[in-house]
Amino acid sequence: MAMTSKSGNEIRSGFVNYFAQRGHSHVGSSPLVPKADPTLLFTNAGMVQFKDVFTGKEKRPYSRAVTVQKCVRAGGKHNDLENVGRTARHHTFFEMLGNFSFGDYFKEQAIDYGWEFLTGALGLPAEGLWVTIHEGDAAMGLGPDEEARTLWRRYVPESRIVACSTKDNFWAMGDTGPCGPCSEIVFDQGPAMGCGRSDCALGCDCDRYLELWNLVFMQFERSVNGALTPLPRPSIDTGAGLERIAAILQGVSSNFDTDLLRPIIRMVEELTEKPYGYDPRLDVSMRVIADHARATAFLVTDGILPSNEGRGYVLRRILRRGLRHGRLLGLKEPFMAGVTGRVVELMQGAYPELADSRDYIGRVTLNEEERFSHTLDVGLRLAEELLARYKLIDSLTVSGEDIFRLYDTYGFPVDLLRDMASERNLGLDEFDFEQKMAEQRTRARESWVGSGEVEVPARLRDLTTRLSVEPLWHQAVQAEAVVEAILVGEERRAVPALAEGEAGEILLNRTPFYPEAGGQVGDVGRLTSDGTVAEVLDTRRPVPALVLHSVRVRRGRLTTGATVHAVVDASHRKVTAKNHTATHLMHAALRRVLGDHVKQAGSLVAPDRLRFDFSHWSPLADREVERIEELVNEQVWENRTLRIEIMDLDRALSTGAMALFGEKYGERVRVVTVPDFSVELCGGTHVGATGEIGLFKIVSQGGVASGVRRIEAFTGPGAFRHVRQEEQVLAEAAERVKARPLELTEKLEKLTGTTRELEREIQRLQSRLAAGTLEGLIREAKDVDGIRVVASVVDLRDPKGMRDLGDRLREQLGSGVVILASQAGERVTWVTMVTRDLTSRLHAGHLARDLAVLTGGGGGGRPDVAEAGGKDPSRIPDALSKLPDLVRTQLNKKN
RNA sequence: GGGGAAAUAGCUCAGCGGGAGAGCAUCCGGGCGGCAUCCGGAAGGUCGCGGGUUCGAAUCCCGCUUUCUCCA
Repeated sequence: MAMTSKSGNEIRSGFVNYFAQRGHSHVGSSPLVPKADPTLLFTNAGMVQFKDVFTGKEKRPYSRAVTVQKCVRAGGKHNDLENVGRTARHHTFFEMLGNFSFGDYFKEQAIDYGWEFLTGALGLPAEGLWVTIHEGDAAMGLGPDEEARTLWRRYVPESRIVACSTKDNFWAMGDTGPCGPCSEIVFDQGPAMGCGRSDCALGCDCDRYLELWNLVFMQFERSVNGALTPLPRPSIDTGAGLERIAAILQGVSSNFDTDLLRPIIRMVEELTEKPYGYDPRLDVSMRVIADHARATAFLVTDGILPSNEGRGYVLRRILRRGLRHGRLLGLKEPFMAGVTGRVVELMQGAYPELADSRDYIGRVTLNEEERFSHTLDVGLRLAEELLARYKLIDSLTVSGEDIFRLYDTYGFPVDLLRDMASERNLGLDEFDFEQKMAEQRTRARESWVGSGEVEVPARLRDLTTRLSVEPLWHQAVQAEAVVEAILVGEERRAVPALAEGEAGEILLNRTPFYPEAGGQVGDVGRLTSDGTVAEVLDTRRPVPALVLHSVRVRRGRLTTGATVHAVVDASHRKVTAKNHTATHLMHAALRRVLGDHVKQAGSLVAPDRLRFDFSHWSPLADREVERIEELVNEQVWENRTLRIEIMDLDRALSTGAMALFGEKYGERVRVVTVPDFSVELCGGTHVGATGEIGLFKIVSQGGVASGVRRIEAFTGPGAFRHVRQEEQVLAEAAERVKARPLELTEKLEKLTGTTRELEREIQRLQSRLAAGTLEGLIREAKDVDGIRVVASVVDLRDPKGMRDLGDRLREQLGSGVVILASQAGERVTWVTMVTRDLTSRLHAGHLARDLAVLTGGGGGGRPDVAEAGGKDPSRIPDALSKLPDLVRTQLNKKN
């Protein structure tokens, strides 16, 4: 069959259809942020969402699946960021086609499917295809994968089957766990596409042999000691990059020339009014922008915001790199937001979530563009100064330390600095700079602990295989239940019983206790059976099938197998529900007041308060906060009855229910509706009608991270207590200043006004007082070698007043020296002044220092004004008497 | 998670142990041919918060908060 050109969209849907027709469930792409996986920054392969399925931790209602998975490779192990744009194949964002078998079919069928899809459905020429198999590995005690070789020989001549080493053809999920040999299907593009070297062969770095599809045969389980044991039900994991396949089918030499990416480059051409394909340097920039715009659009859609940490930082780096290349192309105004818009247009068919967040992506991108241009402006100034200094001292090379400081502290791109330096005929000591970067990397790596997601402890995984829980928390607050297991300690050891006073975690066969989820804290309450009382302090659910009740036995003995009466603390549950429903109302209100870009970024629903993090750029204005409070309270006063329904996910989404990206939802979801106001997917507990909330009050508003704001609020009794407390403070404050609470502002204004008046009055009086003493002091001026010296102890305590007096004396004196001393408790303060005409001969600072030493202290200052202090007031007269000598000594030294 | 910076007038920033400043903006007065014009003057500050060192801290040290930035 002839190879036919196919669009990216056609290949994508063709792939899905092909496998769907062969019994595979079409599973949607999982978000780019993997859930509960501390090892990964981003989803970087199709199998990521099935990890737990492969290991048996999780069951799915199907045994074969097909996906088109959005993937990001940047940061972490696969760091291709610097290569993107320079090659035909590297991407930060790409789509991976994959078919999976979970203990269903194995090698034979995987190979058949792979071959048939490529040669049949896609029409790739069989004679252009090579395959690789695992050559075996003595260290692992494995021989060559003859099984795969035999199966392949049905399609491919022996000469085009190549055995490859473990490095390339053996796959493992981690140091332990499922693993197995792989087999790759490789497409030979012909010698014209190759490097032309005589030893060019499969595995060569050049573009001739393209790895198309990797089939992983998961057949072993690797234990801690490295031993491989065959899995009873081996699985299949395959992955093929959509962009590569599209490039081959569309007969283009680069992924960037496919209809998946070229339209984005076309937009860049329009923006820059420069053609693609003429200047290799510009081409790199255009490819970078196209790739990074895709990554940006998808990452932002999945809830990531540019920041200086973690995933957000990777996004920022991607975005800023794109922006840099925009500048290289001569784009001065923000442009990336527009390019991401193009990405949305192109991809929204396959990824509808893009369309929903189109404006949001644009705003986030624009915001980052503006921020980056500010960073650049500041950096440019610093860089100019730096280079000017180098020019001044005729240095030729900018030191690594300077480059590093500019980059590390101010985020100034090195390539930009390089350009600026070369314009001034300066070089960069890049070796030293790299050295410094390497040091920083080591430092950071040493303290790396994980991405923040917590892995499910192994002990609990085992339990899920034999235990499950019947959830009753939405129907009841109490129930009879059987204690299935009791776990104690960090390692969650199973014990037969807990004695009085002991603490542990209880698993019940059914429970009315709501486990912490969706930000709502777990229920508290008690478990009782005749003579035994155990207090439930918290309830959690580390894996869906297990609800752990943290208990402490208050009386009697709690044993495994016992039947207990489980009673939830209803009042705790009730106040928590108020906060949870209020959270929904606030979320809806925020979106009405601030806009649709508001998305939940974190939430805490406790019995005494609620805390809500959401994406928004600027601090909320007082008016906005008020408006949100009003909107929520209006809903409360309307006393709307909540509607809670279980429905299909698709239907829920089509009614416009708010879902959180990154949350794993089942096929059936719970939808909580406040009529005409809020619809959210939610598994939490809520009030029956909004009136129960009573009162909603926001108590604080602030930022958590760049682009994320936090609101804390109270409801019901808590809100009332808060209001009353504020009222009391207000009343007390009013009482203090003898005003009524409502007139407090006015009164305070008056008081501060009076204070200011009084302060001024004091100053006026002081200077008048000083003026009075002024003449006397001048009269008492002594003559020391022709220089008039005024010296006196004054009754002014603050140095400022003394300086003012000194200034007047100096003015009156015209030429001379002023020395003032004052005493406050056991402390001495000196102010010394020398008129300008004498500063070449006398230094006020030195006089101050000498006088201070005489009174047990130290001091100094400028030649014309200085201050000093001391701790021995009794020696002031003594010091003053020595003043003429001090002056003379200085005069003599200068002469 | 680890490192480097920053926080001073409404805004942009200088000052970096010894009298809190500049430019822009604001207000008042004057000049003027009403549109990027000048002159004079004024008002505006808990120098982020809290400790410490010092005779003395905006300035040095420590902690906290917020922001920027690099690395993971």
